[in-house]
Amino acid sequence: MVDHVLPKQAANISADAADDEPRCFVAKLFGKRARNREAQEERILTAAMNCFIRSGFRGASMNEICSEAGMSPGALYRYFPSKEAIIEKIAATHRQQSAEILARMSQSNNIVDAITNVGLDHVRKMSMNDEGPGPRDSSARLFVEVRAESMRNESVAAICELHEGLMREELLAAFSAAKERGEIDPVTDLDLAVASLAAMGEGIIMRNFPAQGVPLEALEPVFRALAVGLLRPTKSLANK
Amino acid sequence: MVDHVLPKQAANISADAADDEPRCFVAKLFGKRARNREAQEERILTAAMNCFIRSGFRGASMNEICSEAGMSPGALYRYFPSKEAIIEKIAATHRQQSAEILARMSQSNNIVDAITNVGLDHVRKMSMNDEGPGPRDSSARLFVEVRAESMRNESVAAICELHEGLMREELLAAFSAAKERGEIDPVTDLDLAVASLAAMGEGIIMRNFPAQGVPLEALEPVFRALAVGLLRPTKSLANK
DNA sequence: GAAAAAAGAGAGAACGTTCTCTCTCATTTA
DNA sequence: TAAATGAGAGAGAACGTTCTCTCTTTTTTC
Repeated sequence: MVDHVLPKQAANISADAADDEPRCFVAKLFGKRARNREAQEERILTAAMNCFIRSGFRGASMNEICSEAGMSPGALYRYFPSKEAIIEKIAATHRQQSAEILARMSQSNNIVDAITNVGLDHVRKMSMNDEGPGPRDSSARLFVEVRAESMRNESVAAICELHEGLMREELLAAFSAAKERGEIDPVTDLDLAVASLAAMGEGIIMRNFPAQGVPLEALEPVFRALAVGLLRPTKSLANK
Repeated sequence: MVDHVLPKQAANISADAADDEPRCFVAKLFGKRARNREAQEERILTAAMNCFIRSGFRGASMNEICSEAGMSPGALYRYFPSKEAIIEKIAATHRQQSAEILARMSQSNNIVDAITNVGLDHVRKMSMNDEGPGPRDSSARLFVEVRAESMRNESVAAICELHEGLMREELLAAFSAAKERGEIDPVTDLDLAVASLAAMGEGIIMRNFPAQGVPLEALEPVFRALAVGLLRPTKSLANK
């Protein structure tokens, strides 16, 4: 009884190949093939993102994505099992980027600065694409799309809830710490403050002010005002 | 004796209406026919709205809408020339309802109350459907859908811009009046205040807090804080 | 190391389904 | 009876996905 079928491509560790890359120690996971696969997946995701921003999740067809990626359907489907899978991946990446920005809450000295800086960071990030700022293909559009999709697509909803739960925790921790430091009005309902701050911040982000000619600096006092209004910080922080 | 084949046009409203109008004066425009047409259009729009909330503009098919309306495609297309026309009509109605709420800004005595009341009205309206409050089929979902659609559909974008222009005007007028009455900090940038207040308000509305267990009254101080933070009103108004 | 075999990657036609919308014809209304 | 109304089949296009086939790269065998 030998597994004559299974162990097919045992790792060839020693010398062979001799292509462009210095060939490797651990064969399979980090080989040329694996790297190529990652690059292709990235190519598809970038193309899909552009299409989704342009036409929406439902509006963009697989053919559109294939064209944008310069790839045939047969090739594309080798990397993703379905359109749904691409949507989920893109939604997850997008929401995770937001969560990462939120995770920088603790870098500021006080709670008002923290909210202001994170808010501005968020708007900045969302109004840019990889090449630079731009109105047409900003990530804020994708945000609205993800929100809409999460309202009727259960797996996208779960993805959103996951990351947004993290964000709420992050905010709540920062608020609690500030409260204990005596920075904010002790009667403030922190849970409500977290929820409404997040909601209002999303509203600002979705509007994509930088793409409409409102410079980022102009939003600084807006976030500050929002923080001050919601948390009623002690005088020293409330100075504009 | 049963008409075994046709429960067909029983749903026609003139069947139970039992004929009230003296038919002759201004026959065509206000006659039974015209009223029936309006009723049918309404029936279609209601059905379409439910479908769009459930499945999104693109996700809902015309067959789905026909089923929901209890109507054949042939019948439905007698009242609307295309799916696009239905989408536009629903988007327009939805945005107009928002504009109507905003038009009540001048009913409050001071600017902070005005913002608070209008904000609460808006959330209340958006978290309800015609039959009552409900999380599943709330109009807030439709709002997100309209926003997403307006980003890639030019005519929906124009519809949104029309009503939102009115809303901004309404807000700006209220802010200006308050500024002249000396209610708010004279250095406040009113245009920016209008835009950011609208954006943040939308954020709150989209989250549909009442549907998630946050009572409407809890949002009252949130809107108040937002108004106070943004406009820095004179002391007498800023009291919580 | 060369030859043989297997696996991977991709192109593009084609599949079955679903889409929006139209056409025909029957029924109801005035 | 003429006009309005509606049901429902279905046309034609577009959809997401799969299939078949070719070409290249990697692994195994001798």
